[in-house]
Amino acid sequence: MATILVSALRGETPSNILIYGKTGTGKTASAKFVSQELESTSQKYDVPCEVEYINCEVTDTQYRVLAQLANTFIEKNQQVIADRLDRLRDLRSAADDDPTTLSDTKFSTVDDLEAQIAEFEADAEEMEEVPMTGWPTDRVYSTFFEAVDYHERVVVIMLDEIDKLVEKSGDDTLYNLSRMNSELDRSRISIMGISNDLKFTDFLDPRVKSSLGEEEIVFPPYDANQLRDILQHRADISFKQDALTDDVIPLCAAFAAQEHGDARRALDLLRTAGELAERSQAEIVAETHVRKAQDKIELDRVVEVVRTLPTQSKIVLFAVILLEKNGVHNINTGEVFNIYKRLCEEIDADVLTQRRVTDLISELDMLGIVNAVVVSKGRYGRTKEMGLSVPVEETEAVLLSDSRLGDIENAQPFVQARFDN
DNA sequence: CCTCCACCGGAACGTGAGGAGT
DNA sequence: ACTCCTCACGTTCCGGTGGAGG
Repeated sequence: MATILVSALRGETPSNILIYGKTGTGKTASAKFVSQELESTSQKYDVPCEVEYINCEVTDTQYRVLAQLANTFIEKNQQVIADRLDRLRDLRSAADDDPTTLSDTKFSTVDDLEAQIAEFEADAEEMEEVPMTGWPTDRVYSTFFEAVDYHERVVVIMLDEIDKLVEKSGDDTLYNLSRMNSELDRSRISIMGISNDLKFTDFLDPRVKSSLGEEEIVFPPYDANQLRDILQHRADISFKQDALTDDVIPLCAAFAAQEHGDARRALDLLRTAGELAERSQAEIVAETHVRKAQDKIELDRVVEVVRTLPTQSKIVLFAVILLEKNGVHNINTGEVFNIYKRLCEEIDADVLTQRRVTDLISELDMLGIVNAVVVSKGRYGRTKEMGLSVPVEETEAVLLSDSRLGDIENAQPFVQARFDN
């Protein structure tokens, strides 16, 4: 990355870079580090070079990306102008005292100086911040354009999670940005895209694809050994000596390596294990704490997923839980749908069709909350058989904490009714 | 070997919310 | 304030199907 970006220090345009890699492989961290180095080095050698970081998961439309860029550059320009004005005004007052001071500068007369000051003041006046909404996109675009081109510099735009941007608002933004260079007079722009998805360029316009992917860097997932090194390094800083038993770090590394080498996950695991050990007032962190941490993280994930489920999905899931609690195994769609209908009537919710409910069940399956298999029972039809793949009690508690499902006091009668029928 | 259950899952369409453009 | 467009969520309709039991 650094070898590609150094050309910025020579005032050339660096190639556009695309960085691929799964979550937790250090893409963002590396990119941010390199850009920091780049900016500080450029300051040392007095080469105007700036890096702008944008997280496209947060800023996910063309308008917002452009507006954010435009505004940061406008702000920077105003800073630059303010600095220049300060210096000129100092010069001005010095010239009033002693007109000869001007002879060292490019201004031959006080009038020249004043003209320059007036010009800068006009520039500052002209720069208008882009509002959060309301402008046509092309106006935002040209504002950004002028802001960047206000003085000479090399700009690296870092688009994190670029795949999200393309997914949500198409490749227009990238297309516009990538062809800006041909129209800029003073400045140069280079784009650095960071993507989780290796295949996201498939959806791009071929022109964008080729200009954006001038250089491609792939971050492979960490293997267990590398994870161990990372963990060891952090553990040395954050834990007292001998606070960890020998198998803690290898175990964390192994768990995380199974989850496609996510370093963030590995560090979470180690931290959670430490917290659990602390809470149970253990002297040292042992293997059991890591296993508990693994369970806890998994449970937290499930709780979060279940909590944010749409109401209809929650009702369906609740139906599955009721059946499961009554010792029904190999629950099939028909049973779920019957209970679901009763639940809906009880809490006064819309009743969806069975067709839709099967889709909801499939979604729950994809989320790993239930697991459903299509089986044929010969004469007795063909259906999805499913079972819960998360802890019953905890999940039920999460569901009942929903304001709409909380009304269901004692739901046993629903399942009983099924057997009576 | 055939039948027929009880649902699966694709296709086309309807609807309302929210964003973009004017 | 308006239209147009997209998108998620649902519905209706319906052809498809694995295999127990006749």
